[in-house]
Amino acid sequence: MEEKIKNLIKNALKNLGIKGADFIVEHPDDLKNGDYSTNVALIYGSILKFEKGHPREFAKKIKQEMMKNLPLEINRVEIALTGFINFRLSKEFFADRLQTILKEKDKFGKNKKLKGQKIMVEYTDPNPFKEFHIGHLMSNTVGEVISRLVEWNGAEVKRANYQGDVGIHVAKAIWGILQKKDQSIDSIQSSAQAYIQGVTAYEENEKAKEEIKEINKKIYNRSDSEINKIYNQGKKLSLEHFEKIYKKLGTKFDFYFFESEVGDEGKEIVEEFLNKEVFKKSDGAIIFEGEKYGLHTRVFLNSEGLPTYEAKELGLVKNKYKKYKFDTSISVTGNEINEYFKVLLKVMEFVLPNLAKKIKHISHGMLRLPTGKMGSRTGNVITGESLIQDMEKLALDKIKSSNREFTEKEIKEISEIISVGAIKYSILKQSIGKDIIFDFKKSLSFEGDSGPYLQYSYVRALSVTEKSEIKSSSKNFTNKNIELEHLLYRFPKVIERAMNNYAPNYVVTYLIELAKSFNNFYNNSKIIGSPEESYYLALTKAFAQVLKNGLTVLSIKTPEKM
RNA sequence: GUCCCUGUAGUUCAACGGACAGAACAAGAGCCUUCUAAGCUCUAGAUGGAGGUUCGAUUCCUCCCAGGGGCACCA
Repeated sequence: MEEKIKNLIKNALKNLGIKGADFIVEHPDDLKNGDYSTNVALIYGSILKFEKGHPREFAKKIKQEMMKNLPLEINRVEIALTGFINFRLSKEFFADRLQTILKEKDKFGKNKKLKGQKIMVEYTDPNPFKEFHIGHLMSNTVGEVISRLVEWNGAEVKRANYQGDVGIHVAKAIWGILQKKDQSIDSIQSSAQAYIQGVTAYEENEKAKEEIKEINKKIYNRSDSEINKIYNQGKKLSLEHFEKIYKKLGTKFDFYFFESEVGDEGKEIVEEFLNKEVFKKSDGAIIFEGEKYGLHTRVFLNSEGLPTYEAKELGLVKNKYKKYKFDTSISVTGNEINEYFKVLLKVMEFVLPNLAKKIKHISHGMLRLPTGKMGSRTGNVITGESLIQDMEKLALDKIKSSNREFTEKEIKEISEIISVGAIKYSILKQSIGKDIIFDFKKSLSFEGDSGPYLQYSYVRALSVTEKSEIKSSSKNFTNKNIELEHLLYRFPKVIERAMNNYAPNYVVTYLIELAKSFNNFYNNSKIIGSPEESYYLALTKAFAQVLKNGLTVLSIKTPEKM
């Protein structure tokens, strides 16, 4: 449709003897400005300085030309005071799109823009021996939606999770475990506690610091059988724990990468390029001098000869490509590592030039507590699990206070769907790079601009369609102006735009507007029993379908009841 | 100090260089003997400051102010 309008304008310009095509055709923010609008008159009106000089005069000329062969889908063309030309679509067009939605069902909104592309998305990246905190929850939520957006745009997607199973943080945790009487761990909590103990000792106690460094080496070499035993036990415990959380969140990874598996390869790459003007020795460590490129200087191999995060990342990229010949590899991380990632990309241009071009970094903001920075080092963390649990409790109370009857099983399912939905929504509703000041009471709501609002709207729509006795049809459309019609057909465009900008919040904003529009319709028009029942039903079904598809992209589940 | 990011109603967030800057929560006034009130309708309320580019700036540029993050062997 957009193309049709563009061509219409181009032809009109051509007939007026004007070249160039720098104008925009878009959906206006405000529905009262029509379904599509163009700024063509504003641009050319002022540049060409028409006799009267006003964009409106020019707009009238363009309109005259366009009216000569107006497509059937366009009902009216209007010129706004400001000079915008607004197009209003016909009832026939809306009815036709409604039919498409009901026919395509779960596929409505998908496109093939990225067909044939193989894309790997890496996200979540929690570290064994440490807590899965709300930062990981954020990375998981964002990464999963990016994956789904890429899928909806036609690409083949593999999900990857990269986990830090070696490094000084693990050594700290194991040191803490060794201080315990039984020298073993039975839960993820005790492992995290041991880690905090190790962190404190590392900073305050010189002897412990040396011991931890020693343990770190032993973990790398796997030279100490006792440490290996604790290590294996702790790692297994952590990974099983994470897996439970992924299940709840709706993520299924295709590949798991571990730092322990990529370190050697990273080290080899660094050593290979040591004397080729890429890396340099300095104070016993091997570094990359980023200052030449306006970046930071980073250590790749420390003075112990062990690879740091940066070197491991080089090995990781190579490993990823070995497993999956991707066209693009997207890494989703918190924005605190933005600067490091720039250094990495620069280094990759030298050492892995073919892969460097395929790497994309998307960073999201951090979850911050009103009290200050959250850190597992200080123990000042909210775990992903406890957050979900607290939310479930709230959802449970809310369900029980309603008058509806549910079985125990239903209550459990619904409260989980709603609480996870509320959390995800609060992460996705704002633009991706911004920090979230996380306040349990304020950030997570069941009302208004929230996940449960969308879920509730869906359930409501379902409930109506189930009660009707007659068949829905998009044939007998009415002449009444229903806002919902103007929004439903836009969904595919929203998905496309969200993908192009890696902006899940575009989907969120659209869905809220859509649901609001439906709720307004619902409150103002009786659906069942109205003379327009069959068409209203079609509208309601189409709404439920589009909302469900949108929530699916956002990885938010839709309950059948609530 | 330096680099990057962010400053929008009381609060939490929107706004693909365009039309009177949108919501939600909180505040106030209404709507359930009618399809699920986790809902709907109405009222009040905002672009940190100063310049610049543009027909047009919350959006781009410069400076200032405020907050956050990064800046060598953690990730």
